Amino acid sequence: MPPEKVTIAQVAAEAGVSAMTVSNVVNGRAGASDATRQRVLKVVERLGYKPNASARTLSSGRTGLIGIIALDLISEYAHEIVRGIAVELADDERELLLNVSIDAIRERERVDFFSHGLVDGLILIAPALEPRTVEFIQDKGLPTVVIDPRRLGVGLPRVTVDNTDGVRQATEHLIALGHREIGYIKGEEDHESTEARYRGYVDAMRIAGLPVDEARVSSASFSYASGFRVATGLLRDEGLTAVVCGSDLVAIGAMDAARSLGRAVPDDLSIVGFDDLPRASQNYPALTTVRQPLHDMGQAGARALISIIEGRPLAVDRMTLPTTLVLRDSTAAPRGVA
Amino acid sequence: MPPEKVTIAQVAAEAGVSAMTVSNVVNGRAGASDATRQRVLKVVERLGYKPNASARTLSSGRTGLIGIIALDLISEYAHEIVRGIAVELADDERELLLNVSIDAIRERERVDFFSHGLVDGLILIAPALEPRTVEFIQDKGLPTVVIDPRRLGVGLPRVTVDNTDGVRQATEHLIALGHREIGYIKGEEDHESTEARYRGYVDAMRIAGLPVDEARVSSASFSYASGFRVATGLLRDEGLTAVVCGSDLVAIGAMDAARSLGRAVPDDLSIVGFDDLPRASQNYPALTTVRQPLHDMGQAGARALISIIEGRPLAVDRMTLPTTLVLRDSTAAPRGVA
DNA sequence: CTGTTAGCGCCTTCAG
DNA sequence: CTGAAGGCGCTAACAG
Repeated sequence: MPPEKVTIAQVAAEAGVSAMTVSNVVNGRAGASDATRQRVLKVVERLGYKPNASARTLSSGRTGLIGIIALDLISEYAHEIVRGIAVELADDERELLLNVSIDAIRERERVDFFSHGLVDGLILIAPALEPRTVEFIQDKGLPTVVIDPRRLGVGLPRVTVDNTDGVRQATEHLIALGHREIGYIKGEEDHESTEARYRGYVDAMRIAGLPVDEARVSSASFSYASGFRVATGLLRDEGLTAVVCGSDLVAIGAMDAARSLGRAVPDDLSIVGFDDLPRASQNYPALTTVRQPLHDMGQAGARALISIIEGRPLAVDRMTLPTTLVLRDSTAAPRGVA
Repeated sequence: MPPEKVTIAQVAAEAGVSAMTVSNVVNGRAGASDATRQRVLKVVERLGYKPNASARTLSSGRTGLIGIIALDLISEYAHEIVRGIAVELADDERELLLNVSIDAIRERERVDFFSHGLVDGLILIAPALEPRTVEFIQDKGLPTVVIDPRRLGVGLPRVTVDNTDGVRQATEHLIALGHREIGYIKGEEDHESTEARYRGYVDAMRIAGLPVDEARVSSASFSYASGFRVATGLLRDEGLTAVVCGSDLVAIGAMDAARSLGRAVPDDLSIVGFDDLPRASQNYPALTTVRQPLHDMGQAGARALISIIEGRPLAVDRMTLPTTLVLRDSTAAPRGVA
């Protein structure tokens, strides 16, 4: 069977109406009597007519599509955010498109790709956002919302979370358990959130009157392997009874490092993560961590984007969502403390 | 700055040539002197001209886009396959689009979405492929390749792996270690691969002259939680010294179940998975598992799809890739055996 | 409530 | 090697 292409003209001819009427019916607009509507719909059904996406876009100027770009597209982190976006956009008759690229770096190209009539708007998840890219988006006038950007202060509407407060809660939890010798493993250096989280640690230590010892602070990337490596170094300090980590993957890596050094978690060492990925609760032992409301972040971003696309001004263009500490099994009182 | 739209006409005017010439230059076709080419390219650069995707598609009939649909879009499993696809398509000047949907079920709708001029071809990852969907694709004449479909025997080119052989290797490995009391946890029932894998277990047991005891065979879905639950039941049988699982997530769930029942892995119980997701090697203890060549599966599928799109007939339309056993730390000789 | 006219931006003819 | 005319399929805008 040859690829059947059903055009609006065919439907119009069969139904004995004009193409315009078919268009109105198909798009659920006013302007068609019930009788006509029924007749048209019947023909549409019989012929299996669906409007051609390109033609529709070309003439209407809107695509009904939202593009999503994420650095590590298919991480659990991005996954949860994307689900939030999808939920919010579901009733808006919009479809989502993720752009996939082997090369995680070329953010600019990926924005470019989406910007030539493919989508009505863009959501960037944890983007690097070099100034040129921001400028490009602004010049194009492409509706865009940014979720958890590496740099703050970019001139685009953004959604972030209260990183500092989350880590402060985590650190205070350890202090309340009786820990005094608490280390910290930062996430990727080139991230504003990394600094914000670290500030939470410093704040909590200061408030408790505990010293912040630079020798007990290290930097990792956001990966398991990096967490393992960095923790292996940090744990040469046998006085440490707890470590706060800048991400769950780092925490899980650190946990395995501790184990390989013969230190049991949480008995010999308490560990806290950040993110609350699905893996955190499935880990052994289940990870105490700071939850980012990933789903809500996606929803908030999507809602803002729709507003922009529809020309409604944004009440606030900098949304900060709260973080919460989730207690599980990777933290306990240090040895010798009830 | 207002959204600047640069059309081919503007470029043509600025460069003092016809739109046709600009089109030829931009698309790298013959038919433009070097001088003209240079002049045009300079204007293109200065004005930041990029052809409008819809207009181009409407007139040329091709989009340069490949659509990907996966049931659980953002699993590690799909991730690896997608990366393979991306690698293969990179030099073909094609972009990938993933369709995202909150509702994992509506495969048909998602195919529909892509089929109206949005993409040149489709890759389905682990699709359910109900007959209607296959029929629709065939009627449309939409180039499509299927990777690891739930049902075999669909009339579309497909890529699968040798499931039976993988599990046979895994089971033989356990037998070689000295295990005799080996249980099996299947993956999702509604999957041909689930049965194929189970056959590998049965084959290996039979070859070794060991009985297959139905009471030692259970079914889970492909998730961690399901693996945990099912294993908890299966392990009431204290005679079991090893369990083969139909997927890595199930194996990881089973491992935690064993631990919560006070059985150490691998000392009291050996566990083998299937997939070799990134998590398998990061797990504690690292998971012995059967590797699916996910990356190669993606590449093979993409290569086949390009052939179809370009009108070259496929040499084979049923590709089966090999699986290999990866030995790690979750398997060991049973207690009492050197 | 329905039909007509025009054009979205590009590419495929066919001439020159 | 370059230009001019036409149309891809649909929808705005205006008639009737």
